[in-house]
Amino acid sequence: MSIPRLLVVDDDAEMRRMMTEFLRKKGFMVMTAANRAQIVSHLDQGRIDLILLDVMLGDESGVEICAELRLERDVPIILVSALSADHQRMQGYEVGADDYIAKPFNPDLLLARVRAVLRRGRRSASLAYRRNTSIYSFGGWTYDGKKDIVLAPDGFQVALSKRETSLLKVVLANPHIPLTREEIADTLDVNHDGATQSEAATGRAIDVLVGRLRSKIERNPKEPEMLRTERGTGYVFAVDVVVKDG
Amino acid sequence: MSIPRLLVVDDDAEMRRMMTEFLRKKGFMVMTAANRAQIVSHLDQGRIDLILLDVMLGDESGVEICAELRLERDVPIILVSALSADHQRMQGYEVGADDYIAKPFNPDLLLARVRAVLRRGRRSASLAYRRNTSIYSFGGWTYDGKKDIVLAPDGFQVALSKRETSLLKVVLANPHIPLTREEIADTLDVNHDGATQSEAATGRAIDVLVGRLRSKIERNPKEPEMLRTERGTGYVFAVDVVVKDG
DNA sequence: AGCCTATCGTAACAGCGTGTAACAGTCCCA
DNA sequence: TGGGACTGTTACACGCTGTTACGATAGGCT
Repeated sequence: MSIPRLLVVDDDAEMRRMMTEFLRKKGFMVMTAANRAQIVSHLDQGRIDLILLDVMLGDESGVEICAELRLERDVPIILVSALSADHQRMQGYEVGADDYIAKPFNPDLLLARVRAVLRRGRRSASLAYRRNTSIYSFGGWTYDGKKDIVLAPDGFQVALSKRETSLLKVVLANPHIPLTREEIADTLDVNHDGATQSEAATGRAIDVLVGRLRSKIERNPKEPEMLRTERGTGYVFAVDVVVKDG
Repeated sequence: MSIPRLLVVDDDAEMRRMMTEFLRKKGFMVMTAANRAQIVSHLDQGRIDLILLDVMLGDESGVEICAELRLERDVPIILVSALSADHQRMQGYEVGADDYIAKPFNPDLLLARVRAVLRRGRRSASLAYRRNTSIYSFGGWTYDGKKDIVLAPDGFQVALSKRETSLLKVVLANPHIPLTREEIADTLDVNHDGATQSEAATGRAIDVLVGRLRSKIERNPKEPEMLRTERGTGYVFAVDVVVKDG
């Protein structure tokens, strides 16, 4: 991949300047836009690898723009906003943003997010970042991404918590691939909780979460057949997954 | 996954030789290249799982080559360089390298990085990740690589630990061939790349491991019929093995 | 044959990674 | 505002793995 091309969108010129300067120093190629028309213009002109989009764009809603862009093109988007309320955050994700960061932000954090999103895009590692309405079948089970429900082989619905569902989505998106706890935690965090702490995946949260999911979807949780432990590494979803796009 | 294929790129022949020798000992298949043309040639000829690319390639810039390779193909790259300044490192990342290591490097560190990148790389599913799904039959016993289980002649399943299973796979792959402890240890480590195992199998780990496996699969562990000791050399799997590809 | 030494087998132990029950904090909703 | 669902933390138990130590043994040597 050559130098990544970023598009910084903000109606505040000073903010544009600061972000641009910082990101250029870090080696990215940075373009700017102040409104919807300029965004479209840039997208038409040439490749853009990632958009950093301010949520408040004058009287336009960045969230709406985000949704529209998503519909038309497959450009990764990081939403930037001064509003850090959870409510706002959620809105961003539902609209299809790949990540969310609150102003004022720590430059290093921004950098980390940018790289993470770019890297993800390159690998198309995870479905979990897009709202997806696909239906997954695995070992008799079904996960319906549209209704967000899980059906056991016998057809009965199993109630998973939000976090358990997220974990399931992550492993469904990466069958047969060993995932470290850190990878899982990062993905889960970005998925749901744009919370600013990307570090400090301190304890055994993932272990416990895995245990809880196992207790609901494994026939014999003591000897997992699907979500297996890869000692010294992490976990693997060791079952074939069939995805039916919805 | 079959044996990973690495491409070592360095214009210094001595450095190529050292790295190649070390990595081959660790069980990788290693090819070498000294310039851009040779890299391309190797990439065209066959599958390459990972490139170890020197940053200073005579008068060419490894960084540039890295960027170009990234554009055209999705080969993981580890940049190797004598320049350890942070600035340089950053450049490497932004250009798309998967990791960066400074010369002179600790061999174990190199190994750890290589394994980490290979493990990560597997998630670009198009590539060579393939489970070993063969079924091995030996002296009435069965090892099912698909389900990763071992069946005794009486049909009952025998529980082997992960390490014991690995050892079994190694000797099954080399029936009637005397294996030294070092060969076994190296192969075991490569098999489970991703785990940053400690190197330099100091002690008698293999002996003990062999003993444990024997206690589970030999009729009379005191007088092994299958996994025999080759005094002064190592161990031999002295039974015919029939492999049925799956 | 008898001795000597390198080599091997393995029990015992220690360290680490993982499973999980119990607890505590948070969020949400009536 | 209280209660229940959800989630992370902690602590303990346990299995896996490598190390160590000691005894057994093979094979060479005199």
